[in-house]
Amino acid sequence: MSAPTMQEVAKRANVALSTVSYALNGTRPVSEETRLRISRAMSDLGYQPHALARGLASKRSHIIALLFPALPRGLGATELEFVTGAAEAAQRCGYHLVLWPTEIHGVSELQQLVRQSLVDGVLVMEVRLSDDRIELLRQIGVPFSMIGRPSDPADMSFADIDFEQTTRDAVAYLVQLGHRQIAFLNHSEELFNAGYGASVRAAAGFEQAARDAGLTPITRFCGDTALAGQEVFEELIRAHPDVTALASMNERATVGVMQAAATGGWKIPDDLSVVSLVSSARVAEMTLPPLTALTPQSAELGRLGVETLIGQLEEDHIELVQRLLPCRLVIRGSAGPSPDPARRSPLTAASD
Amino acid sequence: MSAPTMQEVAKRANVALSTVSYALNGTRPVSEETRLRISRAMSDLGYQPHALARGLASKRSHIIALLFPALPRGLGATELEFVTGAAEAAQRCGYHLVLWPTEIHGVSELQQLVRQSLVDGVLVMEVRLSDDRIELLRQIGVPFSMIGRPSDPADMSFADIDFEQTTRDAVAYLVQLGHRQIAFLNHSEELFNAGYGASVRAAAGFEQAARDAGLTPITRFCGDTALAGQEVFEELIRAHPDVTALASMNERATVGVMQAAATGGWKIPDDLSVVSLVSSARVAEMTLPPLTALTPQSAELGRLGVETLIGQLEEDHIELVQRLLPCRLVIRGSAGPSPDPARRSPLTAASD
DNA sequence: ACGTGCCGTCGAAGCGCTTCGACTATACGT
DNA sequence: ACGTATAGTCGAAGCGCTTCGACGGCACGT
Repeated sequence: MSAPTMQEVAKRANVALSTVSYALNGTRPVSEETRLRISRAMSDLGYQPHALARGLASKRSHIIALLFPALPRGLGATELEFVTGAAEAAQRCGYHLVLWPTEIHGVSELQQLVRQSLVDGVLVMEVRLSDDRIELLRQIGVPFSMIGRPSDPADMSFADIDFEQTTRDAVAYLVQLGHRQIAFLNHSEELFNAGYGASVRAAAGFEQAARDAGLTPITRFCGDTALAGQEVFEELIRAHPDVTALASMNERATVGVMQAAATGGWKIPDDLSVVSLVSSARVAEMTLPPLTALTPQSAELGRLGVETLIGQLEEDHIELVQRLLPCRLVIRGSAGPSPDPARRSPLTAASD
Repeated sequence: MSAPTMQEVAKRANVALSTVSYALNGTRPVSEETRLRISRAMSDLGYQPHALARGLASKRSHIIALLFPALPRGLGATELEFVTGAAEAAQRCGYHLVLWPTEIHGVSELQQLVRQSLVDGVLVMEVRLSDDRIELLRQIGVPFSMIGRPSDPADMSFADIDFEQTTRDAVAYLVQLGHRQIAFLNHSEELFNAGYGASVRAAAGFEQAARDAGLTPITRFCGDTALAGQEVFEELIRAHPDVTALASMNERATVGVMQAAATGGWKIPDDLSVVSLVSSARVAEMTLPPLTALTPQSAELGRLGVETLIGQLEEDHIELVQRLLPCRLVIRGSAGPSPDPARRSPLTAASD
């Protein structure tokens, strides 16, 4: 009734326990004939190696941990895709993926986790520019890789979205549509200051791209709510009435902008173009009009993270993998040719 | 440098290896004094028990698996919350949660995974009315619990959304606003026929609730896309011009409905009320106007699922836990008093 | 005084696997 | 003929823990 052991397989195949192990792992040569006997015995018994025992003896559990931040307002469709992609990749590689919710600064929990020697390595999500967890992992010497990266990822492996490229692409697209006054809508200043990579890198990318295109960058921080989006947008248009396009990193705020624009009598994209940065299809398709967006390859990122980590675990010559994945531009309905801002009807302030 | 073992702790505390174990697990009485010596030794060395060794010896790995469907179009914010809730609950209970992406019918993979005796139990997500995985788990005799439930969950533990109640609440709310012609927008007929519990139970709940309220239920299947939503909506209004309210199970389609309504010149909620069923805040806040919705307590559901499972693992008298959680009505802007359908301007068909 | 408990502790036997050293048999060069 | 590799196999020693049986005390009852 209980699961068959390697011993039973050995007996049934008339070989020593160790020979079964060699046949299973290819650790030492085994003759074709006995290999056959063994594998027949295994399938007769429906044998599956006992993961814990294997792990204990070999010191490789074939389990990796996915560290993900516990309760940011943040986790959305993009993150789900990471996780799914990572889980599938792990499974394909014969690994198990355990989910480990941690606060960014929850270093002691991390330490506990790692010390249990349950996991061979760790995949860290949502890495901040300066991230305690990374420091700790290096110190302990646990193999790890990241989705995202700290400010100086010198000798560490990571896979991340190419935020610089993404903003550059957005600006290029808008410029090509004739826009000359483009505003950038970021997350909140708090997140930016907390060293949230997406926020910081995209901002820098935008500044650079705008300058390179000969434009004056206009940027705004904004809380991650529709309401904040409305308010910031109204302030923005008041301060820069000639803005014709918006590149936004902040999905929730984007919705607010669109609401404010609609309430104020503006049509998108006729009166204002909006491009949503690092935005999943799931979200981009929900608005009216649907958002032209730069969509991250999230599942791919998760996959890469896992494969990089497992590579580190299995190869002996550890090679550094640092990959930046661009987002893909998906054109929907929210961006169009630049209007003449002068001809545009004034935004009628929304009354509460 | 490598992690300290129980043996080293024992030596340092001048006791036998087994005594340390007893002190750690409370398996047998240990005098206050030695307990102290031991715990000091442990913290001196920074000892953490080795999870694999513990699991191998005790036959309880303290790992549970979360089975989640690999690639339905479906996984959204709600599912992410499940997962997060489950992961946190597991952690709080001292368990690890491993993610197992599996196809609903991928029974052989499941078997392989379980046979590895890596996990003490399994939490199954997205259970279908008739679900191969459940059958298998019962057969093998692995402890499991479910988020969702099959058609006859007789003696199995589960936590699920109370779809019947949810639709009843939606109908009651709309009726109270004066609506008498209420349509129900379901997922696709394929999903319904595949025994997707949410779809089947909500449909039944709606029929019942409508009849109980003295209304004639009007229902439509609809693909999970905005486009399908538009088309179904236009057909619906043509067939039932007096419909004034819509209760929708299908978020993507809901967006399509709102787009079609807007394009056709209808205002929501003035010309049409929309209530979104089993819809996360994340999504409901994205539309214009934001959706009045019945929001599932997803994290709670995940937590319950995990706790139920762990209860089964740790108690000796196994008690059956079957919980139905109602959704909570969150009033936003998409539902209002019933208009007079006769006074409503005709829907101008959208041209492509 | 002497059993009879129970408390607190110890040593040893596993849990199911990997891996090391050793051994046999065959194949090779010289 | 001899050493010497190499393929193929075996037995045994762990990996770090739990758990069982045993045993020396000390407090009881009588």
